[in-house]
Amino acid sequence: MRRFRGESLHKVDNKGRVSIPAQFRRVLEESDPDFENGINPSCVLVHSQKGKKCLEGYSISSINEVDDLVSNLPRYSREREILERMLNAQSSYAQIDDNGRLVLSQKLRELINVSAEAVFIGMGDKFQIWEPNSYDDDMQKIEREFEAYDDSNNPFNLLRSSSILAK
Amino acid sequence: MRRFRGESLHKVDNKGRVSIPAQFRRVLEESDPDFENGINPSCVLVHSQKGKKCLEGYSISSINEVDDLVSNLPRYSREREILERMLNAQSSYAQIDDNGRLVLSQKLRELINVSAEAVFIGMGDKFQIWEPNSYDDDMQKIEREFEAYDDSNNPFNLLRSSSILAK
DNA sequence: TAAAATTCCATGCTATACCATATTAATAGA
DNA sequence: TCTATTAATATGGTATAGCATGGAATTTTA
Repeated sequence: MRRFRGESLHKVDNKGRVSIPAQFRRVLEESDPDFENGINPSCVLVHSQKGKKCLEGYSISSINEVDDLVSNLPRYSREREILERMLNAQSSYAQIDDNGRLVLSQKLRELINVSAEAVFIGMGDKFQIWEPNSYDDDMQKIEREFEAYDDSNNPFNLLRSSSILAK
Repeated sequence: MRRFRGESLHKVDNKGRVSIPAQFRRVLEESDPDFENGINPSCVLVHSQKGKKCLEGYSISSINEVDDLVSNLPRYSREREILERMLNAQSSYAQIDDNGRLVLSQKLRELINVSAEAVFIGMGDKFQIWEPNSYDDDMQKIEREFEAYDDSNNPFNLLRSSSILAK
């Protein structure tokens, strides 16, 4: 599976149109069955996380993965209702146009405080969209947090293959 | 399967007519076999839930799924009788008109306290219709509830694929 | 036959489809 | 290897179709 990688800056016009990095498009194309039928691929933008001023973009296959997990929870259970609200109510489809762009509605732009520019951040099976300065702040925050770890509890320790089996 | 996503606000006129968000219509069209024969798609509006001041709209395919679950319960069992009452007696078909609207009867509007406006909330394979202020209250309630979870029992934990196998 | 419900028509507005272009990246050929 | 040619991006502008909504006409029903 191809992954979303890297950072890239793009202009946002006054209609909210913004180009998706070409590499990200490759990932979206790969995971949207529509694309094989000559239809432009789509993604799902989630804006639930309050306090976090970014949008999260999911490819069709990765959002399906998440949704399937939710759908397997008992219908009408409280947990499922909460997750539907956080994930489905706070999200929208966005189809890529013929020029490789998507449209961020006024509402979405306000949520993440974006006007003329936005950065796209690769996050593996999803990506994020930030207002450039907000992203810098967030990145610094993460770097400081990372440096504060000592060797014994460094997050990279979790990456030893055995630690997965140990769960 | 396309899902109901996002929130959107619509006017309700004094005849109870209200536009369904265009994206929701796409979902309904996809799941109603009638649509292929040029007939406007329908949905099923359920208004049973006690205490919950909203309507729940199901696509034809998702209401079938729910009905099948009920049909699998033993005939004449008390539970089945109760569910038939909650889901079938307390519900109605609503066909979308040529302008993309449906009509909320006086009775339905009173049930959810709707007059001039209503919000449509995407919930995956169903959607909800709320009076705007009631929805805000409900959403706040859910957010507070969500924040009250600690890391160990956060609903998002249920989304790790392993957690399903563990059940 | 009056009231209610449904269908039909009209319109401002917005999202999106379409077209154009400058810039960069990829490719091929000498 | 350098350059000519092509292709693919990123971005802006404009036209158009579809959407949300209001009102009138027609049918239904009580």
